Amino acid sequence: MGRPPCCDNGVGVKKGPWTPEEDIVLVSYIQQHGPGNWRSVPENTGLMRCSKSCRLRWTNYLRPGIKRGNFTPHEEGIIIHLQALLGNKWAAIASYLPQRTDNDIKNYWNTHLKKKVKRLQQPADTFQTTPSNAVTSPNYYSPTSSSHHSLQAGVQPMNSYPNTTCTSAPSNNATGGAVSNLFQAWTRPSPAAAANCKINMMQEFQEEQDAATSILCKDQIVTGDASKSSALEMVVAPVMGASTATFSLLEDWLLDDMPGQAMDGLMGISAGCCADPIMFKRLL
DNA sequence: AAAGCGCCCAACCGCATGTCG
DNA sequence: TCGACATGCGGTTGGGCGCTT
Repeated sequence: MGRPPCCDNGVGVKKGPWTPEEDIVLVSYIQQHGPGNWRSVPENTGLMRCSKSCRLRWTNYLRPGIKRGNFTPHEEGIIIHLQALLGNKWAAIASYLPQRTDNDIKNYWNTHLKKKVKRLQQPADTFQTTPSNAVTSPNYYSPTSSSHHSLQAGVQPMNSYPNTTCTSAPSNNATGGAVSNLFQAWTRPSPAAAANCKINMMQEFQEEQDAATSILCKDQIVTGDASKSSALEMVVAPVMGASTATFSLLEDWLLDDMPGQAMDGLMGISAGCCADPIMFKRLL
């Protein structure tokens, strides 16, 4: 099975970092035609990139709504626990963090969380230095923990870009204002869109406060308990073969305002899952 | 000041999966 | 049903950058 790389026959196909000019060309094209049909993108834009590279650049970097910068403890918690449940199914995990790309999550896991988990999987006596009340202490789940690195310089919070509407501006770099302006033009819009934007900003603010009460699943905002359950089961249940009841507890813990609330319930089901709630909570 | 080292992350590679004729 | 093609996904790489010595 498999097939040769799409760029095998590409003579003169450019590789390496994207330039601001290329970003602008790609964003402009997608503005007009929408994402998809990636094969035609290099052909129609003149970009000397393979279709795969264009798709990746869009999905991992240029796509509107991508949140960059540090991961919140709540996001960390979701990643760690879902990784324990699902394994390295980054796309599935990313569906619970719609503002993060699977690549970002994968990188964050490989560079931060994997070490953290490994460290805590050392023999039990390693934990003896941890205060016995640490697990239950409210301060233990702290945004100011050492693992929570500070915002990178120059990376502004999503909502702080002036004159933008509902998308985050591309965060770093060289691409700078030009692409940002394109996004503004694209997303500056109808009153209805402005209303949606306000909703999104409120949601983002909530997430920043670790109080996310809604999730995005498959590009749709899913609200309400029933939909939450469906969304979670869609990803988790087929993999784990677990009952709805089991995952409703996880769901409470992962998605509700108080990350520790359902922990007692999880204690009772840990044997059926590969994740250990106690150890997991130590991470936080 | 500069060399060495390690970390981070954007991007690439190759395989898996989906779709269509 | 089969093969070709398009897209998705996860593992890996390597350049840039910051920190340490």
